[in-house]
Order: sequence, then C-alpha cells, then structure tokens
Amino acid sequence: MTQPLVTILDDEPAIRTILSDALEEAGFRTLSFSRAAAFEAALKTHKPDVCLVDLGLPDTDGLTLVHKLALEQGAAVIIISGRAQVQDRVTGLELGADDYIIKPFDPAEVVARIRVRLRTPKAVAHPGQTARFNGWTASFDSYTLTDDAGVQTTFSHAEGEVLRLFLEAPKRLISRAQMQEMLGGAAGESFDRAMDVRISRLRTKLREDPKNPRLIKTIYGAGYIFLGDVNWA
Amino acid sequence: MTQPLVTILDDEPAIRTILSDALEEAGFRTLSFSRAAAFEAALKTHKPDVCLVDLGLPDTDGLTLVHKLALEQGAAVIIISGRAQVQDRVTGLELGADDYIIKPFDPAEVVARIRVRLRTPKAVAHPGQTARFNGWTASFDSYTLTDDAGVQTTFSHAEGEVLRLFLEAPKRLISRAQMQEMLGGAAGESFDRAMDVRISRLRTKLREDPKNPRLIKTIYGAGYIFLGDVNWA
DNA sequence: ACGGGCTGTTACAATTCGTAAGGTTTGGGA
DNA sequence: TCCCAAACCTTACGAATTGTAACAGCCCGT
Repeated sequence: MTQPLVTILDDEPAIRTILSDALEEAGFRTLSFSRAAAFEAALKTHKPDVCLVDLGLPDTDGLTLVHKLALEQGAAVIIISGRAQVQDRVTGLELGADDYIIKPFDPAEVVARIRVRLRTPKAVAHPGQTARFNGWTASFDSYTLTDDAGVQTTFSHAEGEVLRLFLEAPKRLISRAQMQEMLGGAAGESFDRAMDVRISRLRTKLREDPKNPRLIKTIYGAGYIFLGDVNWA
Repeated sequence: MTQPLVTILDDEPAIRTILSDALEEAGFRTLSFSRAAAFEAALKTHKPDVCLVDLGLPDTDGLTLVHKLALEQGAAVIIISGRAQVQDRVTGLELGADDYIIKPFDPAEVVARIRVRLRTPKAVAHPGQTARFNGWTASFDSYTLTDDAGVQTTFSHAEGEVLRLFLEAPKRLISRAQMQEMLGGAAGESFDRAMDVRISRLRTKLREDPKNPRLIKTIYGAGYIFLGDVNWA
C-alpha cells in the first residue's frame, strides 16, 4: 500500500499549513480543504484513510458531517476543535468520531493519534447493501443469502445485524460484550445467551459444520472471529 | 450479564472510585487495582474489553505494561496519566495505547472514549497464516492441523498459542518461564502444570510418540525445543 | 381471533482448560 | 550402581463457557 492519505478540513489557512506540513513530514499524503462542500466533492474520487475535521465551519454543521463520515465507515474521523467543553467532546465521539483533539494542539500528537487509527484500520472501504464472501452473497436489501449454486435463504433482522457486524469487521476478534455494545447499544441486562442463539442460527443458515466452523470461529473466553474474505458491492 | 468489562489500574483510591462509579453508572462492569502485579494476576482469569492504565505506578514501569497489553490482542488500552508533556503522549500512543487521557479528566469523556474503543474491534494479530512442517500443515485461520494424507483435526485457542510459539522459534530452546511470559502474560507464578497439559494435548494432536518425541522435545530442567522444519506461507 | 414468523429465554449437552493427583523419567549424590 | 527428589507426563475431574433444541411471548397481516 502506498502512503496513507489524510484529509484536512479547516477554515483557517494557518492551521491547514501547520497540519499538512507536519503530516507530510511524517510520510502521509494530504489533501486540504477550507469548505465542507469541496471536501465532500473530493470524497467521490479519493478514499482517505483518516479525515481531520474542524467543527464550526461556515458552510456546514460539523457534527452532521462527522456523523455522515462515520457511517460510511471507510475512514477514521478525528475531530480537531476549538471547543473545549466536555459535552462537545462527548457528543462528537458519540456521533462516530474516533478521536477528538482540542486546539491548540501539538502537531506531533496529531501525527501520533493518526498513526494509532491507521494501526487498526476500518475494515471496510465502502459498505454497501451487498457483500460477497466465500461463495455466499448477502443482500441487506432483500435480507437474503445466496450460495454459489444460486440457492437462496432469507435471514431475519436480528441475524442480519450480527452478519453485518461480522462482514464489516472480518478477521477481527469481537468480544461478546462488544457485540452487545454495538448492537443492543443499551447497557446489557441479563440477556446474555441471546447472542449465542443468534450466532447459532446464523451458523445454521451458513451451513456451518458445528464441529468445524469455517466462517464464524469461537475463541473460548474471548469472543468470535469471522474468517471470510469479504467484498462489498 | 455480559456488559463490557473495564479494568482500572491507578494507585490513587479517589481516582479509582470516581472512575468505577462513573463506569458502572454507564453500564460497564469494572475491576479496580492499585498495583500492576495484582492487575496482571487478574488478567489470567478475566478478559477485559478495555484497560485503563495510570502511568507512574509504584511497582512497574507503566509504559512497559502498556506495551505488553497492546501486544496481546483483545483489549483496548487507554492511558490515563498526569503527565502532560506532548512527548509522553506520543510515546504512549506509539507503544500501543489506543488513547491517552490527561488528568484531570471528566468521567463523562472517559466513558465516551471507552465506548469509541468498544465499537472498533481490534485487528487480529496474525491473519491468514499457515505453516508447514514435517508433513503437517497448521492453519491459524481455521485452527486446523492437516497431515499429509489430508486428515484434519482442530486445535483450540490455547493449544494454538503454544503451537504458534513453537513454529515462530523452531529449533531454539524455549524456557518454561519464557512461555509463561509470552502466553499467560502475567508474571504470576501460579501452577505451571497448566503449560504441561497444554503441551501434552498438543503432542497428542501431533500424534507424537511419548517415548520418542520427534517434534516437541523436552530438555529436562531447561524447557522445550521444537524440531520441525517450518515454512510459513 | 388465528396463524406464522421472529426472537428472547430456558434447559441441557458439549467443549475448553486449569487444577489435582498419581505415575514416570531424569540426573545427581550416596 | 542404586536411590531419591525434583521435573515432567498423563489422566481425570470440575468450573466456566459455549452450542443448540425446545418453548413462550410478541408482532404482524389476514
């Protein structure tokens, strides 16, 4: 892979210069924007690995933009903001930002935090509504699974949630607690085995051999790993 | 009751209380420790999703601990430190921490940053690797061992840890202490018979003749040597 | 109200893995 | 050489974890 691409979105020219200098010094490619509109337009042709976003831009609500970026899952999103209130930070992070850096910042720290994000890249470039993996095609529009021979089965909403989670983070260890957090969202009650049952049902639909699961692997005491080679379309 | 588990390691009781109260309020389970030794011992039986680590503990170098934690896949590591120097933050993040929070902190922000880590699964350490040795093929994706005739058996996660250790250092003496260090991670000197049993089980799966071990050789009083000719693919 | 599909819960089976316990091997000293 | 204590191997067992079939409640359209 070539050098990681980092985008900078800030309306102050001085900040853009400081950041782009430091990042290029550190070996990244950079693209700078002063307006959200231009930035969003550029996203159509470029796929950044990390997006630095300043809140309080003149032409957009920054948090909305952050949320949209986070949902698209391709790039890590780091907010760089002058707002120092704790509440701002909390909502920024809750809306999907991966980090939140406060002005004034030290460029070296920004570089370090970008590197952390690159260490654990988001798995999926542009998740769509269809994914192919190991002879299967999953469609989240029609809630169907199709195998190579064209045989179709449908999956339910709950099964789809788990499947999507796996397909968005293949070959990663996902703990049971993380699943609860990412799916249920709400703090877990004592509903625990529900997740096992969901996975069990999903395994059945994927025709996994219980003795030899090839796609959904359990790691005793730790969580699950989805081992498929995923291609979104 | 599988809420995410968060460990707190800080020598100040007041900090521990503030954090554990806030985190439990937010729906997490918590475990608090004042010393690194006790914390590492607890890691043997508990698998936290996130570890909050204070640097500057009396009984360990915090950064070394962070590095060790980061190498073990599974838990995210967040440093909470009083040291405000940029250089401290950069090295902390470079050593593997996923975030770095400066005291004094706001509990709400800590909670938010923990949530960010929970929704980003960590990458698997060595994806997609297989090794061939002396008529065997070990796949660490599917946790299977295949012999020349194509007969498959699966190995568990614990067995795989030992096998990987051997395959990464063939024909070299591995002391028992080294194994504990690399696998168990903790320094605790609990019953090391566990390692014997792991190796015994692994030998069984490799169909070793106990009288005449060809692959895993015991060096009395020193450790083990793996004698295969290993080719990673 | 009825029926069907979805989903959480329960109960029990299966697996994992550390500990205990007893047997075997090793190597040094008597 | 013989003896023995430590080191090591193996089997068995049990606590914790996970798999899954069966049941029950819910929601929906008919």
